[in-house]
Amino acid sequence: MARGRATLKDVAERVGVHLSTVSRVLNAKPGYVVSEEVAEKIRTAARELGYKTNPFAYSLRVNRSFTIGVLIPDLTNPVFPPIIRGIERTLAKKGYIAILADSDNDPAEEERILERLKARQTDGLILATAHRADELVADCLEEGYRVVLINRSVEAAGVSSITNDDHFGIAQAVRHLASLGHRQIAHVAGPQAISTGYQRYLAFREAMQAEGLAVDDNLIAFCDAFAEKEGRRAMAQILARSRPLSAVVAANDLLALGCYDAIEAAGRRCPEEISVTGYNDMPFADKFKPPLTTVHIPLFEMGIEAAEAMLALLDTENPEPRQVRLRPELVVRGSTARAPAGI
Amino acid sequence: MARGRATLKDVAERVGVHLSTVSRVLNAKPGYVVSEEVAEKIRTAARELGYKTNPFAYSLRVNRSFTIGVLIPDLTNPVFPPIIRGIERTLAKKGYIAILADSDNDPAEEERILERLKARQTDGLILATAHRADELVADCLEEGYRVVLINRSVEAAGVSSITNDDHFGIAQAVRHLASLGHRQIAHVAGPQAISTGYQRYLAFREAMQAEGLAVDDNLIAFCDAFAEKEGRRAMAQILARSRPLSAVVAANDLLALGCYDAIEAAGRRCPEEISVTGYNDMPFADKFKPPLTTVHIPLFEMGIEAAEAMLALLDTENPEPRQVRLRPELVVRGSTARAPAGI
DNA sequence: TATAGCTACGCAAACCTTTGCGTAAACCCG
DNA sequence: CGGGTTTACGCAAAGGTTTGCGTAGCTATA
Repeated sequence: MARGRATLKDVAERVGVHLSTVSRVLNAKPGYVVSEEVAEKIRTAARELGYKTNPFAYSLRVNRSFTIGVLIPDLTNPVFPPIIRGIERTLAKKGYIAILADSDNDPAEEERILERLKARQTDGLILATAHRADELVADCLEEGYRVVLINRSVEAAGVSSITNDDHFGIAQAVRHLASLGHRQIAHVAGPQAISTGYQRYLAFREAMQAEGLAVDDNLIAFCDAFAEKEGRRAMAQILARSRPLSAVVAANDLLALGCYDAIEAAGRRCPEEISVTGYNDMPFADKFKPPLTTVHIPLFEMGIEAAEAMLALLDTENPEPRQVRLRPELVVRGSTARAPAGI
Repeated sequence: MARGRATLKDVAERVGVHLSTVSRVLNAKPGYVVSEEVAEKIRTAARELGYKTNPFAYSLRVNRSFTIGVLIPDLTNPVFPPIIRGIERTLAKKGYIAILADSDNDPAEEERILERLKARQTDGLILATAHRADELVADCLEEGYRVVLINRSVEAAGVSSITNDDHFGIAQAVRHLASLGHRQIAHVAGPQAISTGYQRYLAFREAMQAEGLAVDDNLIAFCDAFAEKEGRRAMAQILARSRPLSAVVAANDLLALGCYDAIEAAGRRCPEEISVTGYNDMPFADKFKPPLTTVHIPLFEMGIEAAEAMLALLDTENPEPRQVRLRPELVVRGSTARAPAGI
């Protein structure tokens, strides 16, 4: 509420000057001078009256909201909270705030949310929802919005993005499994319409070859979403094909969790019979049963980077897209073990 | 950006009427009539020009931001994302948006954030950070802000709050343990400055008596925060006292996770030697090692209720505080087992 | 002593909307 | 046909800020 907040006019009247003078004193722009005597009077009056600049009037005047829309595909995925925290913190340092929205992986909802955010005159958009060929992103760019993509990227160039090196990460996972003696390695792939799902799939094939291992398409299944349920379905599908396998690399942690379920449901054991790797190192990954071997990516830092990229975009008139790719790192836990003999 | 958006004036000029007429047509208030002919022309012109009402000017005029501040103590606690999702969804239906802020359990930061939110003229505040005697909350109320508390409540009356029945929930947990033959039950209590921590502690004592069990103060330890680390510390402390015990009820899931660690570090086993219960049924509680027996509370629904309570407050001039207490439910999983014999 | 140049501040427009009030024209009724 | 009511719309203020421009008084220079 804060009804009846003091305005520039109020403090101007109190001091006996014009409100424009008050404005300039309080904003202290170069090129405009006012006697220190008057300035001091104005400052104390402002303090006494508890003057706070009215954000509506200010925004109306400068045509900026100092608000950034943050669009997340699934807030309940523990990967995102650290990212969001990073975003929010660094945005706050510059006087910006984050408006959070969660599309729940629904493209239609996503579009509605974007409409709302645009209607609100957000100064920029941080999107974690991008598809590889995302028209929504293209539209935003075309309309002149500042956009930075996080985690996922789009194929079209010219967008700022903060991602991790999927190829490097997957290669580490595969190498780890190979070094444990695994030769029949399955892949529970993410949605191919999303950059991470696609790149990790490509990376899996490459890494297998690099290790001199054959990739068997029967040991690959694709998921429609990065969700536990899909991971379970895909893993069950692979298991049902009755090919020998001793390990599976899942395209992310949620899928890996689904793999756990499917493996247990099939009466197999992880890691004794089947090793599992995830991706993201989401919070609590170390608490699972078994603790998940996964590829760690610096979530909090990604949030910071995204916010900084956004602030950079906001600063300049003709924004240069900035692409940051962070290095992931394998963290070995209990879901991977030596390949069982005789497989 | 959206530079050069069409304004009321633009569409007025296009049609050849005054902009006030356009405003009334587009807003369609009763008590003001305009011929259907003109109205139709205005509507199509508005559509063609892509008119969207300027939120800054609108807010300035009506002195409302249609923005609700949501303050969370720890975003990385998986309890909150479902709550936030519930809040955001139901707020969106009425044209409100949520500004999310995360205090990271830091009271000073909390104060800073509240300052920022107030400066932004948020129409209301949903707080998940309340302490039992919270001056910040009292201040907000006094300043006329609409406030609804979620999860935690304050001792002072007159605040809207959405909570769960801590006594009922804890009683269920204790009864469950008692029915499994446990008699020496420990309690890893939450911060006593927070309603949930305090009430669950009280509830624990009551429930023990109700089951005819003695409560041994040596089997109780207090945590300074609802964090895994604290849970580990507290549980280790209890274990170090070398009293016989076969179960522990933790004041929330994160603390329970800490108990897991301490139990393992002490070379004991859960649930074979020591049963553990949590509280909240946070996402992935069923994936832990072992799957956590805990008290489920309807997180998503709490978010919805909180948002609805806020919308109700916003509607009326003299807001009647609404207090909702949701019923929790024990969900039994793998972290509780029959008490070992001979203890 | 003019003139130019500062200094220190005021004036008013602009941003865009909502809304109370005013006012023509059209209508109704007796 | 004259008076009053209704219909349909315009006018302008108000909300609070920023900012280009104007200006009165003073000082320094020629």
